[in-house]
Amino acid sequence: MPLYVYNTLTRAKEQFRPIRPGEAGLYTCGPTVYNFAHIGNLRTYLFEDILKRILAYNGFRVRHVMNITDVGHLTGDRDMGEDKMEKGARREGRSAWDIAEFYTRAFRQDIARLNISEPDIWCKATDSIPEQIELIRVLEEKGYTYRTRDGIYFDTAKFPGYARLSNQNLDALREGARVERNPEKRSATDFALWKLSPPGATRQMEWGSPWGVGFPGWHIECSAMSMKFLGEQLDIHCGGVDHIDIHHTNEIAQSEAATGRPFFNYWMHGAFLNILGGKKMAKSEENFLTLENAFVKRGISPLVYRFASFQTHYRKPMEYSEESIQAAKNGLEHLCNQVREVAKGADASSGVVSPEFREKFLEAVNDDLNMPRAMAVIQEMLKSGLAAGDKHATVIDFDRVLGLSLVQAAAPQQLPANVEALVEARRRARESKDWAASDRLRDEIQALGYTVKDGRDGTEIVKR
RNA sequence: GGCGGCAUAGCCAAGUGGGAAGGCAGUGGUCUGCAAAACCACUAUUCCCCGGUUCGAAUCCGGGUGCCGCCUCCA
Repeated sequence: MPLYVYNTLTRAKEQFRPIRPGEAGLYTCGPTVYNFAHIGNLRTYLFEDILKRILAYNGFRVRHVMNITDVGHLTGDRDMGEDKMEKGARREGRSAWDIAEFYTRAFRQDIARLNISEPDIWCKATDSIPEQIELIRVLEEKGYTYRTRDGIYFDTAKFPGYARLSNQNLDALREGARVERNPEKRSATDFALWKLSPPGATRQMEWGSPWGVGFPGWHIECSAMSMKFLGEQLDIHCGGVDHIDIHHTNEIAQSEAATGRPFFNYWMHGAFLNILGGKKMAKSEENFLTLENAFVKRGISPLVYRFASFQTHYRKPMEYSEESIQAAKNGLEHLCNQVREVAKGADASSGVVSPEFREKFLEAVNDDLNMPRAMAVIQEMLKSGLAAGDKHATVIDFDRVLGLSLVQAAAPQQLPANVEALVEARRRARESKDWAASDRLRDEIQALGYTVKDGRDGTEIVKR
């Protein structure tokens, strides 16, 4: 069954056809490591992880590259020489390099907690400075650049079809620009390829170049590194919707101008997470929630957030609220319980994946990653007349896409000695019909994070 | 001002011409000493509003209203 994805470039769902049959080159814009990722940022990485898993589920061999932006990223055109990394360093009294290292580690911990699989290649912008310089040099040679006092700029007027991805009307855009223009820029859409260090000042991060000491503009790193690590295999490029108009538009312009060939074939963008009356989550707003403070610290599994993200299609804004997280928490717990139930059957290990439901599941996920529909298929399957063992095998197969560690959820657990003792004491209390003691012991066991289930076949204890 | 997106039950949310998925919450039942969990059943005559096309519209067309994003660093 073919895989269809929505391509921002054509504004339509298209069948995914990779450059090399059976393989898929994937480049996803990574974090700027000057602060913790918030859960809105993480929604995009969850979407990309699902895409990657679906590609693999369809049999494609995926090569995934993610960059770490550890330099540049100017806070504004007039903020000469000031960028997020150096600003973060000043804020925390550490070197820019330490900041990058620290937040890179924090980011990797976040995605690990969300069961987001690591890219095959992590690449730091600062590890590919020569390639970025080379790309700028080529652009200069071909006449796409010009120099101002503060750097080397890309002349967007020289690149026909500049607005192809964003579909913007450039004339109108110019009129409506809210920000004071850099007077040396020929056009509002022109962007820096190389920024020169301010005269007399020494930055923590700066490099020599044919144009003087400085640092790369933000956009050039993704162009340079995607080509460096993906080679010819420029299949899919992902990011958040906010990158359509500027970052990705600029990547396409500079890359295609330099090579004279099409850059990526498919561009996919994840929608925002909204919070507090439908507003997007942003580092500058009051609504900055991290995985740590919204989940881990409150004893809620980060996988609850992963599960929650499946309830909304990736191209639609997702509502975040306490209620939605509670719903996801209950929903995930229920799913784990369901999986545990079907794993119980004697034929659990000999079950086979249901071709019928696999087909339905594939149909959902291959329709532009329709996870809400895929989740409905799972419920339909679990409630069908399939044998328990087959249900188990099928849901575990689906978990290759879901990434909810359902095998572990269903695995039998060894109870700690203290819990075991309480269970035994309760068993004796129940034998002598001492319900008060039984109930008290049940409360104690549950307080330790276990669910107590009394059924026809005795008592069962399950970790929550 | 330009460009783009969204509006479906108490909440979250699929569905883009002919049966209103699914989850959470809720209600009833089975099980249980009682619960919980699990399981079964029920829960939108109707899809923001108005008009049109059609035998038939949540879905197409026109108009309106509301919300959001990007155009400034941003997932």
